[in-house]
Amino acid sequence: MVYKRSDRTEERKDEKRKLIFETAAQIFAENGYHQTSVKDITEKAGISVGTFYLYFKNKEDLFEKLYDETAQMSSDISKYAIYEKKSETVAERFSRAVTASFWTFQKYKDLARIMLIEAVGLNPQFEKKYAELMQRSYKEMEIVLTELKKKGLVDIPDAKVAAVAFEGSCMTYITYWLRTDDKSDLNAHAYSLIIFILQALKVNFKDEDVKRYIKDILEELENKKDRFMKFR
Amino acid sequence: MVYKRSDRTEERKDEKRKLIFETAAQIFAENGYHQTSVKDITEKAGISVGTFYLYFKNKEDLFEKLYDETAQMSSDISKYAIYEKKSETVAERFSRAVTASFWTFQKYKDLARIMLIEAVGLNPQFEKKYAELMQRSYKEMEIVLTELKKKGLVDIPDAKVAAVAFEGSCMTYITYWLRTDDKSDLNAHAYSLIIFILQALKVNFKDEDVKRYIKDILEELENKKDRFMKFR
Amino acid sequence: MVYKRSDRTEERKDEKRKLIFETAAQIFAENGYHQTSVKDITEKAGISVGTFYLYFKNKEDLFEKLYDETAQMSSDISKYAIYEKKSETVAERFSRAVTASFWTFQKYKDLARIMLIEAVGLNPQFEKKYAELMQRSYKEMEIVLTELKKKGLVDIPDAKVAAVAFEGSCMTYITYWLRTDDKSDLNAHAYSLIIFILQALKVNFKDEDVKRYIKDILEELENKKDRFMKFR
Amino acid sequence: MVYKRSDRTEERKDEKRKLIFETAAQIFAENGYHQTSVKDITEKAGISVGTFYLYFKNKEDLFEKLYDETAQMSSDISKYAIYEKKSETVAERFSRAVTASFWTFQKYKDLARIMLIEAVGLNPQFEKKYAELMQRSYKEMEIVLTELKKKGLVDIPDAKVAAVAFEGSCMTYITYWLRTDDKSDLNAHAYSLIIFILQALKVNFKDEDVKRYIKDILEELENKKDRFMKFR
DNA sequence: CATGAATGAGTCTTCATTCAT
DNA sequence: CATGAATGAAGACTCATTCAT
Repeated sequence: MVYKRSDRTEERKDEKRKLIFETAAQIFAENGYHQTSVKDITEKAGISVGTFYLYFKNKEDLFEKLYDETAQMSSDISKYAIYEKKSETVAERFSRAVTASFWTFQKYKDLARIMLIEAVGLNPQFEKKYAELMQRSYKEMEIVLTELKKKGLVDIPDAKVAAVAFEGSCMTYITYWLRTDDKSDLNAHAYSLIIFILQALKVNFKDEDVKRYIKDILEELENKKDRFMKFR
Repeated sequence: MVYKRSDRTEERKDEKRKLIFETAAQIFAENGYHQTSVKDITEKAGISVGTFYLYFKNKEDLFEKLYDETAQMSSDISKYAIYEKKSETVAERFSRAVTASFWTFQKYKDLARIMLIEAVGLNPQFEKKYAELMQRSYKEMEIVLTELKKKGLVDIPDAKVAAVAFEGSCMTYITYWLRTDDKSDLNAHAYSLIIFILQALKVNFKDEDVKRYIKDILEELENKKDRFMKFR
Repeated sequence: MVYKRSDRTEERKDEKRKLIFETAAQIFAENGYHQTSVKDITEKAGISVGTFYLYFKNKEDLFEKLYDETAQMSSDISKYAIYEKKSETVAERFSRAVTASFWTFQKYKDLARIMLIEAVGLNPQFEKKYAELMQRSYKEMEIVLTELKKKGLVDIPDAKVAAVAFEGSCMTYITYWLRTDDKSDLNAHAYSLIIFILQALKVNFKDEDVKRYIKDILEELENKKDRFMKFR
Repeated sequence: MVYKRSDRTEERKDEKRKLIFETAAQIFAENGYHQTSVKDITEKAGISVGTFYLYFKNKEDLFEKLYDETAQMSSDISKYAIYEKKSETVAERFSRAVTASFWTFQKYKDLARIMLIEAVGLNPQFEKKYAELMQRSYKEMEIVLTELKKKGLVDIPDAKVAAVAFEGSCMTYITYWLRTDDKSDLNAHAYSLIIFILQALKVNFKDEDVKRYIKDILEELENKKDRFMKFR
């Protein structure tokens, strides 16, 4: 009996946290971090300011948690795309990875803005965190590329440069795509970008294979949606 | 007599404007736009708040002017690199363009941060301006790539996607480079990135040519420094 | 439980609003609108600046509300004096009206200053509002005088001119009276002014009646004080 | 020779002073004292701020001088109207005085605003000066009325009250008139107001005489314009 | 005499955060 | 747990006045 109540309480707590999370994500995406006041969030969420501070240490803490969770989610999806199914070719591996990014940010447009725009010049403290995350992501890619280079599966003069350029072209294009085109035609956009990247890395691939890889991973992700969606 | 005085006065005004500009650039770069108060700028510049408002309408106006002038300068240098010397090969053209970007942002590290980081999520009004500038830059590149594709000099499925990915990989890498490595070894970094891009576009090139292109444009820019450096 | 708290809270809010109102009225009266800073008001009221902006949009908003409420109160009292008791003679009607003005501004000396002095040349926006209120008041008096002129109860060449001159002599004298004499001897002052006006309008009257009219309305107003006093 | 130059210099000084005076009068009238900056005045006058402070101690000093000179001019005209020609009747005396006020403020609409609107709630120091001037003016009128009352030429219970009410009705009406009607039909307006006042004071008069008095003094003033117009 | 760039105290206003209820 | 009134530090901006040229 006691347990039950506690559980329900826990549940409620989680619900409110989620509510704040999602509301904040939306407002941050609409107006930007600095143009969003705590009151804006609480009013839209239908709670009091006091309650806000019951769930988050402060405004920055909320943003950080939002960022972390988004990053985690994005990373999870990415990991799934790359590791869940042993890719048969390098082209498949990268096709799945890039397409997964498209899918993620399309599904969570608000969060894309938070990850790729708001987080960028927030403040020196957060900057560091952001930079570290980027570093880590570049590093991971660098390791992969170094490995593949050794095996002769990619041909690039510098794995680090290629890693950053890879991620940069991806993120920049997705940002651009979300800003203009209304998330339509994901397939076509992903395809063109993947070709750009595969060519850049001098990976062997066949066009029709790439198209199939994209189709496959998109289907998989749609089916396993619930597994990744922590909120919203 | 009156003329002389007026001239000297005008000169001093220009100098002060420059002083504010450079001071602001530095502090914005260090602490970020929102973490920088007008007082921070004036104190570091050794002037009074009143004087600040004599030269700029407000803080945002200063930032916008800083951004515009940086963008202009960057664009000038880029144009020089591409058009001043009729490039003999596509590889030369892109090598010169990319290297010029490296050179510019290395010379004006503060401003690079302002252009590439601070400007990103500033506020809805500026956001629009920033987006438009990006659009324009992508569009220009798209036109170039479309042309070259017709001539069979590049091989990409979609000129627009390639254009954005090109610029994205460039800017992301330069940002990364400036954040970590202290602008050393520009040559090596530029080289690797150029290869990445030339491969992505399937442009024909020879390694040693690329290296020469880089060396040449860097030399030219160093010689013509004064022509581009509006401030600092 | 929630209700009670909410009620008490509402009550306290009203009290605080009143507190700011009254404090502001006093300081505006003492030092003038432009010489009064928001800090002056909050310090004297013993609240923080933030609290001020919780109750009023800004300094001008406070002034405007103060003005409006004062105008309303003054108008209410005036209406009471004129319409509550069907006056038997024109002399009685005007005696009651003029005396009511004296009584009002004597009771709310601070607000009199705000209505008659501070509001005058405040700023173009408020100027318009002020002018409109005056216009309306003149217009009302003009209608009354036109009516009475038709009935042969007043004798004046131009009802509009008489209306403005009537109000002007009243307000000017009350202002003068408040500035010098410390609100003593209201009866005598009101009497002399009423005679001036009744003569100007060529209204028939008997001295002793006028004296009685004044006495009566003053008594009535003192008894019904609570009905009119919105604050202070 | 030295004299001549000095004279010319003096003349120039006076001219510039006048220029500032007139420009200020106009801007104060348009936008109000507090909404007018020293820069506004100097820019419109085509001089530098420095020059402004060469001729006036500060902004308030300018206003005060403007006020004083206006008051002096108004007083001069008033005195001329009353004393230059020995009035044959009380009605003539007051007709001339009131009409002169109309004429003055019509001629100097800017200054009317400064005298009657801007001066009112300026600041505690000026307030005192303004009050004193009013007192003096009321006092003078009171003396006149007391005299006439003794002689049985006016019939009022209290000379002081009548004096203030007299001035108040006059000034209020002129203010109203200037605000609405574009100074047209001075004759008709003056006539109605004079009747109001003469009736209030129970002065004997004939309508056609009053009309003649008005006509006469207006003619005289137009002819002697140059004698009174210190500026503008 | 004239200039106008420079000054900086003074104001308004916002908003993240706290805490009594 | 929830509330939202209260806080006050912090920041943007203005403008009367000065003074070196």
